[in-house]
Amino acid sequence: MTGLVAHLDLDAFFASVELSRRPELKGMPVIVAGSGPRAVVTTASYEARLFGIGSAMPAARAKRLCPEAVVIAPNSAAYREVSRAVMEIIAAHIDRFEQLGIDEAFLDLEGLHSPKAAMRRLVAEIYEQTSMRASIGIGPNRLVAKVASDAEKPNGFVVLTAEQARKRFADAPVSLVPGIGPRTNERLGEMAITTLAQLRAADERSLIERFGARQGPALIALASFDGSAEVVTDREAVSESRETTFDQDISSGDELEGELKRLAAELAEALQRNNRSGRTIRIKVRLDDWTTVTRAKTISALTNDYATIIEVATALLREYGPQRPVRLVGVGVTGFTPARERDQLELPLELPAA
DNA sequence: TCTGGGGTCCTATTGCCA
DNA sequence: TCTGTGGCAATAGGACCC
Repeated sequence: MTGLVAHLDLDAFFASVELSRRPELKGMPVIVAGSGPRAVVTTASYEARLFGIGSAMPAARAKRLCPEAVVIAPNSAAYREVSRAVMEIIAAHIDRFEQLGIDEAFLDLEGLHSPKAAMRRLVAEIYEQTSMRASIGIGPNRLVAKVASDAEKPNGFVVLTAEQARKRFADAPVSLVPGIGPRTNERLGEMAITTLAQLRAADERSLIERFGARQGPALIALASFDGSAEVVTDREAVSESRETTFDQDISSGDELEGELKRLAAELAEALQRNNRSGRTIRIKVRLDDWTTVTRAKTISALTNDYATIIEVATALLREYGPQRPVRLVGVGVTGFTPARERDQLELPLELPAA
């Protein structure tokens, strides 16, 4: 039952790709961010992080913290290309791995003769071939591996047992572990639980009372670095969507529907290109006060057709009828593989009779 | 000082149906 | 026929991740 998992994380990925394309920027604070008034930082180079700049920070604030920072607009095609190259290198070394997002992966190290040496070789080859630095964490499960890869980045290489992780991060804030975000952090704080050691020792009944029968015990498991070692290969997407935040909030219904059309066209095109279709069409509207509303409708047949998507999406938007200025509108399709059909697909293939 | 875009997963609620 | 119950699908919201 005991597994061995590595988590590989590319360091400051977007910024690193930009630096590899423009070596003259090496050593300078670089941030990758859009240009609009509401743009946020997607990645900051480590030089920029010294100024207190981090991901998800409004770009305007980042510029104020470090006026001399070089701001580069995101170039997602380039990031996808480098990501693909890195994943190919991983695939050449490791049979079973699971890509998460664009810049990280879990690797199943079970049964490897010399897992640490194998990971050293892997990061060396990734650097040689793509000039991307990667941080590696190795542990008995995904949780330990993930926290370990984060512990000494950039260019980190950390191997921990669950017990070592518990000791090392005993006094760390609960938000260190993935799965405890700002909201849970705050609610735990209200119970005077701020460190992982405190969370691990917390009274389970109080946590259940506060967080429910599932999440309560799950929080203690997180703080105990207790988790799954399963690496899921061949993950299939379950939804695809497009959304925009307006530079200025919009009140006109016509303008809103115009943007919805543009997004739906882009979405339909992408769905068709990826050969995906779904039964549930969903819209998302964020108002000026940041309340977010979603509306969805499930239709009888799978679709990736523009006319169908925009018809349903427009009807949902009109039905909702936002009563305040709108800052974001989005449209998505989910339900790619209905349970019934998936069950059928999972049946063993029947070979034609010989 | 206000908070992007693209996702995944979980939970609660509701309505339908056997 | 009435009432209860359990399962399931659809829906809405929200937390979280990179």
